[in-house]
Amino acid sequence: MTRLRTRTNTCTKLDIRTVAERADVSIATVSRTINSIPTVSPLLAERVWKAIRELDYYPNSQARSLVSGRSRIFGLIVPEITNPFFPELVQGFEDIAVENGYEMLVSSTNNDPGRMSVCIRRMLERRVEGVAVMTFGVEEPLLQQLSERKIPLVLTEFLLDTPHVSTLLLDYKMGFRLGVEHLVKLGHRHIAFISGPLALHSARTRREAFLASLKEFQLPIRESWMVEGDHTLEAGVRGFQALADQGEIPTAILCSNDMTAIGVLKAAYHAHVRVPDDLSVIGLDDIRFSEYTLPPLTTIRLSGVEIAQAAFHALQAQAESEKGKDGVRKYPISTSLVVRESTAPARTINIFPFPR
Amino acid sequence: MTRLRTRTNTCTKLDIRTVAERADVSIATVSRTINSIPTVSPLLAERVWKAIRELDYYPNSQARSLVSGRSRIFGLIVPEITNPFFPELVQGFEDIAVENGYEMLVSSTNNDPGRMSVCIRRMLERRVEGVAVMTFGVEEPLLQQLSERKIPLVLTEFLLDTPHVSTLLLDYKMGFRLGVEHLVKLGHRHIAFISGPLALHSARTRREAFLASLKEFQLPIRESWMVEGDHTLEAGVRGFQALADQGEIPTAILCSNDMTAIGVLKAAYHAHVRVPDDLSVIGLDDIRFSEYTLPPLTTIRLSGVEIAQAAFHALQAQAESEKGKDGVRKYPISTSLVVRESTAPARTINIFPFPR
DNA sequence: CTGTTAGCGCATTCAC
DNA sequence: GTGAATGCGCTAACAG
Repeated sequence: MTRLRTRTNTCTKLDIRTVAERADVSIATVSRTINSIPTVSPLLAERVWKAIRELDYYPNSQARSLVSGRSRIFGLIVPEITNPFFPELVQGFEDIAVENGYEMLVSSTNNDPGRMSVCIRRMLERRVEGVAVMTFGVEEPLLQQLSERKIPLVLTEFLLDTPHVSTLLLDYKMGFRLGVEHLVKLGHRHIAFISGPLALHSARTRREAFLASLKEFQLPIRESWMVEGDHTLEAGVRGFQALADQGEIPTAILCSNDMTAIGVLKAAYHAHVRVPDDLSVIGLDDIRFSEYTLPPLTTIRLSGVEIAQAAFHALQAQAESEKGKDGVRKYPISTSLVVRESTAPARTINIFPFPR
Repeated sequence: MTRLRTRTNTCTKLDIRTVAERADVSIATVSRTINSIPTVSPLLAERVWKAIRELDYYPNSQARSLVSGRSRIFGLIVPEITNPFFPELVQGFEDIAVENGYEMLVSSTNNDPGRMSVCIRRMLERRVEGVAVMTFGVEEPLLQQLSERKIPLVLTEFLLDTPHVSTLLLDYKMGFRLGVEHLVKLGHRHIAFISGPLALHSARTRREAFLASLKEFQLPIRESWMVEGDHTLEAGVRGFQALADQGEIPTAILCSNDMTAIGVLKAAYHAHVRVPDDLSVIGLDDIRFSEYTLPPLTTIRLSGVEIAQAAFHALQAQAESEKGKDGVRKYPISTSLVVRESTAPARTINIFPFPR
């Protein structure tokens, strides 16, 4: 490295002044160069970049934020990063944020209001310029704190109808419609549903979208086939058992998310119920693993990356909008059906045993 | 909320001065109160806290960082957050960091040096006080940038023998010893190994730990049973097939990580090789899913949370150590064996067919 | 086009 | 114990 020779051997701290001295310009010129202000003459700019390279200088983002009033940080709040749907979303958000010169501050709440509260404090202290709240069932009052301070927000599903709040419209309706239609075409008429925790707004929305599809295809709605879970694999296991305990049996089970569906797969296997021969199963999310379950899971796809990108764009539009319009918008997020091997034609007469 | 009434209705910006005015003290006193400096009188402190509460004030962490020279941010670099081993680690790190008043800056590199490079720039610009590099096979030269600036580092496995670098000692030796011993006790003598990409240091280390155990138990080492994978599920599938293509067959397969093992489970299923009756399989990591595979996976457990906590403590020890000792240490991370249902006694004579 | 200057919000000397 | 003053590293006015 030539750097070791060229760098001033005094171990003095490395700031914009050091660069200015070395390039023999003012600190303003260094600042302008770094920020690509076009009025800097190419000659000086080159000298500055050279000095920056030789010194291996990196501007202090805290100082920049402080004076510019812009932190260039977006917060991302997810319910739990250990839920396999979210890592992809987080990764997608990081990618697009960094690509656009923003930093990402992730935080997971585990659906615990207490954690949500400290989470919001962190966002506030770091002066984020916007927050994407992906926690499908959020505590509104806490969000008020953000909203009151005019911090751009982007939410999924329901909309806090306040300024500075954009919304991602996840098209569950379409998703479930595709799922139910797929089953109907396979001859299924008895479809059960394992929901998420109905305390969560998103879980209710999914459930309703399912019911709407049932109606659309004029299928029977039976309360006892609507079982409540909690979006975990275990819930799928329990849900299957609850269904198996009943007398009359559905030929297909639709689940509120993939983890639940995978639980159903597991429980069915142990009960010697063959999927898809005896029972069709559909999930929602399309997490990576769904491709590799036995059998591979047919599922309603919701792209974490797509959500992340829409969320980022929503935030950016608000953060960088000129005064006048606030950049608030609604962003439709599409769903699609991924047909794999957990669905098959319904048996004409549903008399298979459901041993426990 | 009484806040709306009590807050001065001017929409002026909310800073330490606002609080000082309202509490009728100097900004120095506010600062001291916030930082719990003991010399402030209880009376004033109470007034200050009251004002803070009423105004709903949060100190600007960028300003604090700038003046104090301490960002209270630790970086966390992981290879890919979509690898199911890491979300748990990230969550663990976030938990302990926040608990101790630090912020976490996560970033994933996808094992791409280019990304690693921007990743390091981000850490430098945000002036992190330390970086945990969990990317099992890291590019040393890039880390030099951190090391040169005396930024505390904590690495896994191999040690950059420079100052300011702590090391997590993952006890693969013990882990594989337990795994092999378990198989030996079940009567296995023909054990294959599917490694990670041998370009990665960690993959080599695991492979060597496996070989050492083989030697210890005086089991035959056969080159053709050491197949190279890449730590993905697909690698497990391919690895199984590579093994199946050979004439003589192992009775057990040990894998460099759980994803690989799960791939083996899948491939075996499709090849009508029964696990564990015909073939025993062991993984490494103990990701959540391993508990739910068919059959549930016996695996060598490596706790992401434990690693995260050790990494945090290493960083904290360095960041907060008094001048003199630099707080550098080595932290042993234990492994253990989780016996589930993918391992069983070896067939006395290994003649089962290995159809493709 | 470039340099000088004045803060950004806060912690931390110093006097009192 | 408390307050006034200084400056952290940088950007944005403003002059030139």
